[in-house]
Amino acid sequence: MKRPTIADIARRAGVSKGAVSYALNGQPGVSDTTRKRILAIAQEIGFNANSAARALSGARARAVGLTLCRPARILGIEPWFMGLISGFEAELGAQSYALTLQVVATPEQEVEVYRRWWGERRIDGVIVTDLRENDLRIPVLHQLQLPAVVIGGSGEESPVTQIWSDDGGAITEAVRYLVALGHSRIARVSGVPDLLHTQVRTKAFNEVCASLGLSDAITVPADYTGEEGSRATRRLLIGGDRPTAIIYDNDVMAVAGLAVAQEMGLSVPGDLSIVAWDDSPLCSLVHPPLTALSRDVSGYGAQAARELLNAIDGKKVGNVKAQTAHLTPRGSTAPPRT
Amino acid sequence: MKRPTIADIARRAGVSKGAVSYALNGQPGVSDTTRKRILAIAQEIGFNANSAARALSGARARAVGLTLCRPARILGIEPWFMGLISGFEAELGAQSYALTLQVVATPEQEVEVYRRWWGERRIDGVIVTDLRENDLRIPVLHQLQLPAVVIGGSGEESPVTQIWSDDGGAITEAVRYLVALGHSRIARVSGVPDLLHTQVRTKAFNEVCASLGLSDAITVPADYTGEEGSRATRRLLIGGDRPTAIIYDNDVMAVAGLAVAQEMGLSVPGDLSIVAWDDSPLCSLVHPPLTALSRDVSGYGAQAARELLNAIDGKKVGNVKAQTAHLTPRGSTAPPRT
DNA sequence: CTGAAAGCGCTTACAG
DNA sequence: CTGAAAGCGCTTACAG
Repeated sequence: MKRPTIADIARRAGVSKGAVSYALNGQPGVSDTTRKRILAIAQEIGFNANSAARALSGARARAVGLTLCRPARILGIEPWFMGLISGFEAELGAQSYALTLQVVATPEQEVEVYRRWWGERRIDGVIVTDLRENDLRIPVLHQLQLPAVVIGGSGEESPVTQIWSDDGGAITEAVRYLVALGHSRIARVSGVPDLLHTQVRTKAFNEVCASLGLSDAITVPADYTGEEGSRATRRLLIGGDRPTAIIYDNDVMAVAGLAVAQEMGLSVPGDLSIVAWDDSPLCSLVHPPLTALSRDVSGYGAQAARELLNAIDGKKVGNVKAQTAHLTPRGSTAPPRT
Repeated sequence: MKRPTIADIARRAGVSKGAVSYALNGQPGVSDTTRKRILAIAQEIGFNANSAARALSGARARAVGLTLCRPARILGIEPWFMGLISGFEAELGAQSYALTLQVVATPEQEVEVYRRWWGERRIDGVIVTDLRENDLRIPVLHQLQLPAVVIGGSGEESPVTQIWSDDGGAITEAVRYLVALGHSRIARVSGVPDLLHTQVRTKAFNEVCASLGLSDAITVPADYTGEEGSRATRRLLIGGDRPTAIIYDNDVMAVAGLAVAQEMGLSVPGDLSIVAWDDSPLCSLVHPPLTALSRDVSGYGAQAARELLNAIDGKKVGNVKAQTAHLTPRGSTAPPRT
């Protein structure tokens, strides 16, 4: 009933606890035959090293932390986080690292969680999302010397490793595609304006629209929720000179926008074309299925986890550029009906 | 730079480490004045007790485990898990318990994770979802003496504490409501047939339909994904005597079903009424918004976490009945067009 | 009320 | 290649 320790193995194998430790961890210091004997015994009695004892003797906690900073009502249907989590796991599981999760309400609270986790030595590093301008978390991470990887930066120089993707390039592709279809009044419903990648997208959107001579290009800020997506869409469609195409900064708002169009009796894509950022099964779930800017979210997560494990191992890691999102055309985009 | 320990506090306060421990943990054994002094110092230097050391000296790991057994593509848009997780956190965070997450592919793998976590003493208990008939996880949990709470049982006697809800009652309410609207051909697209709560729902659905004299009541099994939800819906709508109302076992399949109806040129609710199980923002996101069987998922999660913490504390806990889901009528249900 | 000490189960120099 | 021992940072009886 009592869970076995290395002392039990040592006794049964007739060796010291040190020898057992070396054998189990693949360290030199034991002969091949004793190693095999020890491993066989460990296997037989179902031994798992006490993680607290390992952590205490200077080894790692073998856990990384992730905080989720979203109101509960949006967390549930935002496919993004779960995709990311799947990706982390694929990488962490292989190295038997655990993932510790905490839901927080504000960035301040998030910083507190980092301090506590690190103080408790509960985790060896953290994955940080939703980077903002002058993000208050960055100096804290730096000061704590807490290994971290930031997702969603702009790729600029930073004291903390970033995984970033060329969102500007992706949105430029989307706009060019819509223009090629014949659209000239293109609007955008953005995510939270504070977020760095929102700013990158907004800048690129404005630039490409200006360069293509689209004077009506307008961005309405929202917050990724369906409610705000609906509100922003209504605002855009109510006007006299309404856009013939809208690009949304996430899939949830795009689905909400589609519902608003249907509710107003507009046909999609006849009267309105819709492009969603972040392709998830949600986009294929609705009718018509949504044209989306796709990327491999869980691959992105796996990459982040890999870099974090490197950072934890003390390897110097620089910023990493992930795959750029690419356009996946589906039924929600077409030439505008004239 | 070095993270402070109780020895640092003891030195600064001029007391023993034991005294510091008592003070920090609210144990008797120190005078009120020294306690206050010690707490002030701890506060000042930002002390957090090393979780490994605490765990090793017999205290708890102060973490609970949750495994997610779903393919990645569905995990992301199934609001259910995130709602549950939010609920856990509300309860766990208050007691500064951490939540450790692991994505698994099969129940066998899940059992391995439990064994490892428990062997490593990484967690103090687990929350188990998706209970099946003769579930292979139950005897293992029992054998390991691993504190656990199971979500989604049928409320029957069990060696492991269950949180369950009266799904039979809820589906009966939904069927009666549809019949009251004038429907007589009611179908159902169910979740995975192995799951215990699917069986409970199917049994209740069959019973209420029989008692109301609905001979056409049919259940098509699916797996909670949008793909299967679409497939099942097409199968139901293709026939000559197609149903005028469909009840879905989750919101994702219901949204997919709505898209299929639209794609086939059927009007919802005119030609087809739709009821979704599990009300999430997803149901309000589409047009028309979906009538749903609502329940407080995150409250459900909080309740589960509370029971688990009780079980960890050695308190004897019996099965707990959670709130029954109730019908929230929205635009997707109406009298059938004749 | 307080101090000194053992012990949790590992890892890792340090001698043989 | 192997053994004996110290130490990680706490908690908790056990004496005073």
